[in-house]
Amino acid sequence: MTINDIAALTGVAASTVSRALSRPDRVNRVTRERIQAAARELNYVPNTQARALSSGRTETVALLVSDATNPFYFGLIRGAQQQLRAAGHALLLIDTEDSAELENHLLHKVRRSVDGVILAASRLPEQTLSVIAAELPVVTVNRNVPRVRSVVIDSPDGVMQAVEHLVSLDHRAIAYVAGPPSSWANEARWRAMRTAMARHGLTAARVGPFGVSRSSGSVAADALLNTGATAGVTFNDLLAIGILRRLAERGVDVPGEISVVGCDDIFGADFCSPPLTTLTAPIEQAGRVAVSMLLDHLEHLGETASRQTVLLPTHLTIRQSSGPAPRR
Amino acid sequence: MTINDIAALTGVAASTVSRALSRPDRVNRVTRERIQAAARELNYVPNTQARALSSGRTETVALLVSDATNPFYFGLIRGAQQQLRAAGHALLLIDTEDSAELENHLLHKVRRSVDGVILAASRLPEQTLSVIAAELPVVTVNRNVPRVRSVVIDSPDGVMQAVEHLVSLDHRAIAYVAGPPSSWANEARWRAMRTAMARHGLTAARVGPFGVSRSSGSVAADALLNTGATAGVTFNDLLAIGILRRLAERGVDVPGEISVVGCDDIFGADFCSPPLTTLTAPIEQAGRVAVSMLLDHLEHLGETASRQTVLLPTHLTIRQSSGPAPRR
DNA sequence: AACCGGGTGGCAATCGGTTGCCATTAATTG
DNA sequence: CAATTAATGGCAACCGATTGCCACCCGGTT
Repeated sequence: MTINDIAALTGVAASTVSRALSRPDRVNRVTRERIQAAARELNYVPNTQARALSSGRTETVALLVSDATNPFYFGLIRGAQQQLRAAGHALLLIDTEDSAELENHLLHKVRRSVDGVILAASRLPEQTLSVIAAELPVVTVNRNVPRVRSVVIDSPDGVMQAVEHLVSLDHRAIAYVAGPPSSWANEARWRAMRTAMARHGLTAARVGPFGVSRSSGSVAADALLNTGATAGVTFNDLLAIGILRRLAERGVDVPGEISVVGCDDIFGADFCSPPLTTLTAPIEQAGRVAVSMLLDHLEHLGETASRQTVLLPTHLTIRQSSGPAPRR
Repeated sequence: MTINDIAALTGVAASTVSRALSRPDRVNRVTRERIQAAARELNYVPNTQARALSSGRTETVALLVSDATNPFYFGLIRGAQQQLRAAGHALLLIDTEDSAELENHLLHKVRRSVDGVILAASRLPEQTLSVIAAELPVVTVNRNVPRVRSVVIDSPDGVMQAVEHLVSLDHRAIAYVAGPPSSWANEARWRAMRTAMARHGLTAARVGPFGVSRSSGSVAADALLNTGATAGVTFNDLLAIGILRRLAERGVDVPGEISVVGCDDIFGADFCSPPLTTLTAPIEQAGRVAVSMLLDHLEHLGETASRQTVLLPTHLTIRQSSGPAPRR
């Protein structure tokens, strides 16, 4: 079922069919309706590749995540997917396996097959990212690079809330459990933490970096205990959940002996044991907003962008993994 | 950077470049190497759309899931993604939002843009599915339809293991907490449950259907208690986790007063409270196998399939949500 | 009557590859 | 040495749309 079949059937040229379908005002009403009726009847679906080839638009957006198993991305994927569907676009999901080279490689590979890309937690150096953004519409998530539009979840602000929370519970020795060094968010959180601590005349300890998986949680837990801190703020929930598990294994009471605060509020944070105090991030919304920004950008390619960066607020959700500092 | 640029640069025809790159044995070694070198140097990436248009192959596979938020699918997506990457193919992720019409519609829409599709938990009637499978390479997951190849996770067998487990702990009144009626797996599990129970001269109760979300767990928990059963086997872990939560809320001791067994062993099943006894399903493997079958099928399109269905074994993972039946 | 301009629709080039067919050349064989 | 065959590379048609350009028709002006 091609545009030619419809053309033959309705006795017009293929070009007219094309116009009737994609630029309805360019063709006479009766002709148009006849064509549209035929198209509907034959259940015509335009060939995406052919259209892409001539028009350059693929109606597809790639979402690059560093690791598809990380529950953080679940929400992001979901949000992006929703918004894309609403706009009639397709979602190409790409897992960069946490490697900058692979990310770069795959990006090059799909460059021509998508209208734009959303980079969630890109591991690419700022330089490379700028170059790519110049030749392909890009929106980053949780990564801020000059001249690249982005949606960032304001976890630094959340980290401050977390510090206030812990300090108010008389914690004085608080450690940051760091994630991957290549993560922009990781550094942002650490900076926020130091700033917040400094306000109270305190100094944050730091352990890590650790991988973001539950298994790294064991190592992280032990390292955290070694700092002598009475509370730990972790890079993300996955790590926090791993830590909780290890602490339980070692018989360390949470929050009796040590408090743990996570980040992101992923699936599971509310039903692990004890339920995790964490920074609730509007992840799904981030996915939706990222897509909106990208599509918006695509529609007004020439124009200067209205907003380059959207900052989404977070808030601390207090559950049972944080409590008063132990009395020594 | 097109094939023509390379042709011009190396002084051969475009067709030769094309061959040098995709059918290396059709061109002389020295010519080929010259072309390949030029391609590498210019960082040439073939245009997917153009290639698809003429060859019909898109090197893209669609994965349809009924709900991208369901953690069950994340393993599947991950597995599929891995295997596809290895084969140099791309993954188009499609969320059918649990609607058969939408599933059918989207399927038609992408039909021409992909080499094949993997249907995870299809809601389509058997009839429709057959039709689609006839015009497009299809592999289903957890769904068995004649003449459509599939990978199914043998949870029925697992359910039997679960029943044995519970019966050995002196449970006599066991209920099945059902999922969506449109789910093939749901019915398969229920049948297995009845059979297994019958072997011991027992009859299984059944409650439901319930939606597969944690919130449906509350309703399900109450319904489960009403049956007077001392143990419940649930359609999936999401539901089970919701039930555990509700039971905790109501002060019902698990497994003291009632045992709960889930299905799938999704992310979170091991750290909820109490950790969930569940049927561990090789989800990621299912994703990989589904892709392998599909790609294999694509390579030997004309030939008759070797295996139409792959059955993956499951096993019961006993954690703390199941225990001896309460003495009455 | 000659002219003008907007509304329609066709022609043909184009996007970037793929592939069947054929011509040329080189190698093998009787 | 002639003849058959295999290897190699070019030509051109095609895949299915999109789009710039032009021709035509028609009503309205002057």
